[in-house]
Amino acid sequence: MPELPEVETIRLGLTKLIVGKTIKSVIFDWPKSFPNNAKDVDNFMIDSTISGVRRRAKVLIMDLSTDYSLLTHLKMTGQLVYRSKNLNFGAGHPGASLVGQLPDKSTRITITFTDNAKLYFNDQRKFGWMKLLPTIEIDSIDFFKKLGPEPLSADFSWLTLKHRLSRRPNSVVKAVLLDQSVIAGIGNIYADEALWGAKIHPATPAKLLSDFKLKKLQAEITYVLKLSIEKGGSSDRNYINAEGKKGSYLSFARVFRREGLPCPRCDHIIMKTRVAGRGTHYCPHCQVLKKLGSRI
DNA sequence: CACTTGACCTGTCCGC
DNA sequence: TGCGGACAGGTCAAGT
Repeated sequence: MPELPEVETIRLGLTKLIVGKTIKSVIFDWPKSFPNNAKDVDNFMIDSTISGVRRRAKVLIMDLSTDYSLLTHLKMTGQLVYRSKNLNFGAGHPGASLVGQLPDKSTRITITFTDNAKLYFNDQRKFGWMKLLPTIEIDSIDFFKKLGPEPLSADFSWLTLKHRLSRRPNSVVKAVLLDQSVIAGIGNIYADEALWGAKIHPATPAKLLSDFKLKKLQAEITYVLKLSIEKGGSSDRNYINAEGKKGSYLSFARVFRREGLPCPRCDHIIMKTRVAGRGTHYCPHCQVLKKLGSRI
């Protein structure tokens, strides 16, 4: 599920909803979703106040007043949904969000605040996780140490992109964009969207990209990520924001999930294939695969 | 070493 | 209606 824009949308929502709230209790029962034990929770979560909500790559970081932080990776189907004390309407109610009454069968963790508002971590496929660890240690855990730069940071230029892609010159460009150690935060949706925007075939070896194409690609990465944040992210299946609402980016998508439809640029039919082990959407007319020995 | 493929899970959709 | 298989937005470990 969530890539950079979806996690950022949740971050923006949670910043308004839970910063300043104090945790009263935590319920969790699936160790892979939350490996910490009850003692950690008692010592570092209960009675702590949420001091801020940050994001790095696709990970959401809730900082606590105990100098511990609660990290969340939503992987494919994770959701973080907030409910105030009086807003837990079931489906069908005028105030209902897209998930009904919570908790439900995919709820892995429930955090209750002192005002009886709740934050639910739902995750159908159980790939996602929450972890509690000292704030000061975040940057030294393996996952964070390996991460590449944030594509929306002010100093992420096309030269940065060129430099990062040169770490995996022989891989196809889509695989490299999905590699979080090269660039942090891009996933399957925005890789396809940015490659379409730059008119690059997803299976092009990274080293064949000209400086002209790299400039285009960097501009397109920035464009699709920013546009998606503006639209509240992409709701392909499971994604909802902290208030339980869908994002609308997919109504603006040019190729993702549009196989069989005309390319908005040239009217040729958009194809879906498999590149780097992932479902991949592209226009065979304006994203032409160049062979080794040529530069595009 | 660089790169690709399967595994982790559950749910849904599609063809027979 | 039931059943098997493919597929789903991410990341590792284990392969080649």
